[in-house]
Amino acid sequence: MYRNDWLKGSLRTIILKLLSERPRMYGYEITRIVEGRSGNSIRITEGALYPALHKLESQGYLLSERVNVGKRVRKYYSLTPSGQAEAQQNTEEYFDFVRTMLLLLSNKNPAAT
Amino acid sequence: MYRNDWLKGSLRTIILKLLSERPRMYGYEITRIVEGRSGNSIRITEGALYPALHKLESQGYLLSERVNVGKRVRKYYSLTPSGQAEAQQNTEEYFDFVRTMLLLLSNKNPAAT
DNA sequence: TCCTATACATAAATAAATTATGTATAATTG
DNA sequence: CAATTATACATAATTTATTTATGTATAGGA
Repeated sequence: MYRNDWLKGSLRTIILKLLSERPRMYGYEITRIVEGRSGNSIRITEGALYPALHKLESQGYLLSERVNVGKRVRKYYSLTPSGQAEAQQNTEEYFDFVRTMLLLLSNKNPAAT
Repeated sequence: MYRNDWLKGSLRTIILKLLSERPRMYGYEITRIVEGRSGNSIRITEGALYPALHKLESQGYLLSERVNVGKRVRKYYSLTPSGQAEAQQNTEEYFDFVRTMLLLLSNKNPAAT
């Protein structure tokens, strides 16, 4: 688990990217996938996840559908066309940001400013 | 310029890493270096920078020294031994975090969870 | 002379997270 | 079979790092 707050601001990016890989996902599923792929080093809290999903939906990037599973209800989310475009652009931009950060933090030669 | 909030939480990391490369730096200098190395894509605002520096100092990671330059005053910061250890560990952990994020966001095969 | 750059600082507002709490069903384990 | 853990949603209160705005002051260039 990363103590630090590096994850802040990237939850939106994670949600959009994961949804771009599959036709639909539900909240709890997202937390499982993230934990799995990150080897438990990234854990999304519910208090962050659900408001983030609601916001993306209210902004028109996601749409939701309630599905009964036994006596429980799952809320599946999928990307709208606008969400698909945003997901793709956002992911690319994130990679670009990471490249920049690595450049910034990898400089071994201070003389090069 | 990255609109998004990916930078949130990494200002501390940036400060510690840059200071680990040089014996000392002052605040304004840090903003210049970051802009330079990032090709103007990362810009640190003063309202974030100075409180961050003060906090790191209050936590014992930095120490400061005021230096007169003409009639103006620069406040140079340097890493304490504890700050050096923290800088090194923090930077390594950040790289690890980035690796994890890239893994998480690079998956092309949803079946692999 | 005026604008921009340098150089610090802080206060108010914003926004995204954490923490805590709540509800309820399903499955597992002792 | 009882108790715990997992599944599955949600929201309210709090925290905290940021942005935005404001302030002060010197230096340099157009």
